[in-house]
Amino acid sequence: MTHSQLRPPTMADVARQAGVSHQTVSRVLGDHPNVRDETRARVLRAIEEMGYRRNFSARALATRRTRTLGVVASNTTLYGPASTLFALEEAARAEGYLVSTVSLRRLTMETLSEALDRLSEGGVEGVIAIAPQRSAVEALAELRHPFPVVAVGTGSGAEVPSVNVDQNLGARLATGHLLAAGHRRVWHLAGPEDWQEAVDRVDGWRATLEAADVEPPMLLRGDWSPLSGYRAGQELAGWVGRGLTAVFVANDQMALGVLRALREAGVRTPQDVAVAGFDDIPESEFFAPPLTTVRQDFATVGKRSIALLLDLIEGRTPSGTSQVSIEPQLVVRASTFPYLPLPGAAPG
Amino acid sequence: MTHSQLRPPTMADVARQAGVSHQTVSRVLGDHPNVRDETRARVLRAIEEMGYRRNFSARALATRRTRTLGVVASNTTLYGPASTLFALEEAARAEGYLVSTVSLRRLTMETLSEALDRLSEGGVEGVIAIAPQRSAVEALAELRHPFPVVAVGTGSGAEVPSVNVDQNLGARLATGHLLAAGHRRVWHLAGPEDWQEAVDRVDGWRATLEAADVEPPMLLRGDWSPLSGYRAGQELAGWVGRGLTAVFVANDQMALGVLRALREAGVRTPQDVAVAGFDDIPESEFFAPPLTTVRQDFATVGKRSIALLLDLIEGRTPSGTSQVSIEPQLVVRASTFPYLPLPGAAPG
DNA sequence: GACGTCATTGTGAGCGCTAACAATTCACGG
DNA sequence: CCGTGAATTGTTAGCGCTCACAATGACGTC
Repeated sequence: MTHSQLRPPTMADVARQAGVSHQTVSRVLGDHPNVRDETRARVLRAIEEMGYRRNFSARALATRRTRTLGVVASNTTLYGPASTLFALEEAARAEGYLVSTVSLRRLTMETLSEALDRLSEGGVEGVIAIAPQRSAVEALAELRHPFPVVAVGTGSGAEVPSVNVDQNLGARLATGHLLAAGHRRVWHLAGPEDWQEAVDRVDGWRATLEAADVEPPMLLRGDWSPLSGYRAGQELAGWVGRGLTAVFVANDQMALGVLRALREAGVRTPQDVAVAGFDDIPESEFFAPPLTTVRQDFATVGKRSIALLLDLIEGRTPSGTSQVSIEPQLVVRASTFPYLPLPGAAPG
Repeated sequence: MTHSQLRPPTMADVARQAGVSHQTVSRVLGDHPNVRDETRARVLRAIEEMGYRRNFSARALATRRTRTLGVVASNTTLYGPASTLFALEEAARAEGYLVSTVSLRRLTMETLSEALDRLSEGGVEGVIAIAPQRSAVEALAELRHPFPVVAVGTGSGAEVPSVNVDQNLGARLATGHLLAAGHRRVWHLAGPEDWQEAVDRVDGWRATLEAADVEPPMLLRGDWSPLSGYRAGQELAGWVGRGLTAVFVANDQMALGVLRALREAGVRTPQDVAVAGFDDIPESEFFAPPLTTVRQDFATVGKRSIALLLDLIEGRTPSGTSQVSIEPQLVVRASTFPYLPLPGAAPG
């Protein structure tokens, strides 16, 4: 056992043991310059001996700072949110902040409000809300909170400071790539209407087609899951031979379902139908066939979000004005091109 | 703007406004029974009007409780850790606790120690360490910390209280399933030696073969990534026709790589070689072919871990003794069986 | 040798809350 | 009409830290 049941030592205890005042102990801990080396050493020894650790709550009360940020997220087992969460925590840690997370199953006005309350009671100095559902954005703007909030994935229209990957651009990259490869039309399997990212991807897809003077074909909807992609894929298979040669799917998981459905229907990818996805999850390179997709730089999203939130906390930036946009990147693989095997190599 | 720059109101401010003492305000907030209804209403109105929120630090200082738990994890973008994290946070929230997470890139004695220090300075009352690497377990046992720690995924041998899915059983289920399907031998692509889960899965695989009087074939190693599975799959393809008909792969991501390599080598799954995985990631049902795998119940892992940690914090359980084990479950799909399409359905 | 200056250390007053106890009020029976 | 106990409210003392300021001592200067 390494933790004892006794009341932990206080700064005053350490001070007594070292023969100094509590304030000197505080100075040593705070790296204050004006402490004699000999004194500092004595204090450090006492700290070590007694296993002293500064009390977080007392410190926070006196300084009025908790150095803790909150994050509200949903669907955190998916690659995108999980990656964003990771990047946020890492960026916050680099700035000396701790992160408290609330992971919601569903993001609604009510759950969001509860989450913010909870984080507020937890003493956070600011919150990042990963809120891709459009309903959540409005909630954010209306809700009262005693700290700044930065939204991620809400799209850039809001009155709330936000950080976003340019989804429209991503969709244009994918759609444009398919057109450039010689496909006359590109179909689209979209995400739920309620998601801003889904809307932006539809817009980018449609804009690209219209710019090329192509009439957008029927729009299909899924719910991001592989199963919904599978179902849509079954429908798409029915259009092969009737003008369907290319599909832009709004995320990689649905694209996986589409690939399976096409395969089962005897449709070859990419020879009969080319498929592109969105997200570049780690698995997509190994799909059958490897998937062309759009990569989002979640690490940058995390860093920029934390930077913006800290600016807001320190009062360096007027809130409401700041919108950060990040460029995605097209990753071309076999699902839209003749087959390319990986360079072979001996097993590690 | 919903947050003001002014110093937020204190309990005393509210008390003054409501014409009561600060203690009465505290009673109202704490749902103390002995407050007259009329008084309570007056206080609540004042709270509402002033937008008052209890100060977390002051409360924590006075009660000596932060109601915050810490979690240390690594590889949090993978399905397993992400799911565990989600379950942990949800379970903690249900108990009225907030969760502070530290996500490490690599889990070593040093990074783990830093993470615990950080959480300690953050005032957590206890920590869950998702520490599947064996090196981390030793570190945990040695490190000093002023709060209880529960390990997850370390295997049940340790002196640290821990919660684990029975990996050995999972491996026996998968291997046994392949033997029962008529395969004479089952090969194994293992995870890194440094991971306890990888070790347990190897042991379960080997034990099953030996119990059936089969000599275990050569063991292959990967690093959990699809790419390492791909490389191993290329090697495995060379053994087709020389006794290889079934492979148990230590996780689904590597299995995905194996499937691709076999496909590229012209080896059919499951007709020529059956493949089983481990984890049941959401994608695995849509692999080519859909993957037989072992499902771990992360939600239960989360709940049991939090319950154990809270027991330790409240002093209800002697630490060091508690080992919780959770049973995994075999999920049979087409990769080890004749092809089974999903029931078709109209797109949603 | 008195005095100013700087480095070093100590003192006292909160930070905003809860817990323990004290005080007051009220209802009701004798 | 007073005593008694329960219900209700107030008072006081910390929780363990940091901040502002005061005090001390060493050192150099004129």
